[in-house]
Amino acid sequence: MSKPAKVARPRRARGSINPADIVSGAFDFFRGVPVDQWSIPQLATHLDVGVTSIYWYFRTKRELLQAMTESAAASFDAGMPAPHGDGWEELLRNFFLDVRRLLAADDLRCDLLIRRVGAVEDTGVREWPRTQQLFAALAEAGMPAPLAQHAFFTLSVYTQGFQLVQRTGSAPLNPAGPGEFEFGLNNILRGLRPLLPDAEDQADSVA
Amino acid sequence: MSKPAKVARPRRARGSINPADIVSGAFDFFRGVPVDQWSIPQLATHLDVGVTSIYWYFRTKRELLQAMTESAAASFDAGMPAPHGDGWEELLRNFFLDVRRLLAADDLRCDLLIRRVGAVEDTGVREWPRTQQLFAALAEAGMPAPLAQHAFFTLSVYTQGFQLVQRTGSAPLNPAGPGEFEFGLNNILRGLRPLLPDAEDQADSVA
DNA sequence: ACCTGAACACCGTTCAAGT
DNA sequence: ACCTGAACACCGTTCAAGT
Repeated sequence: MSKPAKVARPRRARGSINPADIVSGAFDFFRGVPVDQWSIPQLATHLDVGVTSIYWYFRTKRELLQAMTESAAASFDAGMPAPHGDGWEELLRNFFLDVRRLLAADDLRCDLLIRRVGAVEDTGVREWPRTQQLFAALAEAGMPAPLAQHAFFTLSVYTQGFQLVQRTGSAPLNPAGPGEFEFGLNNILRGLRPLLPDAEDQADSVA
Repeated sequence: MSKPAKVARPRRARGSINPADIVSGAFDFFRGVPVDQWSIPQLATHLDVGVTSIYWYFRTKRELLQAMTESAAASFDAGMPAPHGDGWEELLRNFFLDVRRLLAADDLRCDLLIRRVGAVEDTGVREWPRTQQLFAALAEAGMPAPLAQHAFFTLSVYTQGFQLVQRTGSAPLNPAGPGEFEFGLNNILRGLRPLLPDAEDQADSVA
């Protein structure tokens, strides 16, 4: 007993590990750990597989991070409810309250989707599946398509920025109090009102 | 000549390297390189110093990144002009057009200040030196202090979010066309108008 | 006090081989 | 076809020593 025996881990059966297991194990193991400390050998130990098995499915660390980002996007999309609310304003408010709730619920998801840790330039524009439905509902509520696109872009930029600031603590003022997100959301919606076609009585307040 | 002579680099004089040189050399050398490829030994070679010399001034890689972030913040602050414009609306518009211009001008600065590559949680809230002057000017223009704080927070979140999306390409729609930033900026300002004390004729349009 | 190369533990990735 | 430990080049950091 003077030398602890170095027991070789028994060899795993073929098919006992797969990309989905590796990605989900990575979420589990890397959660809360700064991205520069994510280690493939340590992940392999956590998963109880040889390092090389991970490299069989993901040829580089970057490929694994890419798969994690796609997984985070899929779970984000799965969590997004269909557009709901009466009129363009409620539709947009509810949509981005949902977006924010999903981003706030998971820091790791936020890091992968918003801060894009471990990837720039290559993933590019990502589609939000619920977007088509939202635009259809907005059109039905009387919002012209170009305005809907501007509004959507502005609100998504605001929401992502808010979550980023909350995540990194890089706010230029004291941290946002409760209701701060809603203030900005409502303010953007208020700014959109005079741009709607049926807002004639407020048209003169537009610069 | 069958064996290329490994000429030892001549020893540098004391005081020939300092933290400022290291940080500025790091900006030079790391620009355009993904953060996960930043290497201290390679930086040392670039600076023509021994690796250990860098570690004399920065005890860890993190400390060097922290110093780079502070340097980026200082150059950001130095580039920010004093608040300018007539009335609260122009003051805010000009301020955040300036912020955006400075962030857009330098991807590395944007990564350090907005995406916070290589640091979370520890740096915390950063002050923007021009902010005090802006708030003074807004007060003089008749904007109540609490409203000014909300407006500032909303606009800074929007501006950072816009720049982040531009940087990472994670926009949920086609990339923003020219004037897209201004649309959102003007929209937020438009939404603020009815909240000003002298906006009685529009008060009923506030929810 | 500051500068240095060699050394150490570890990481990403590949090799060469098991089954 | 998939799983494996050992090996390789490199990284962050420290050691022990020069001046």
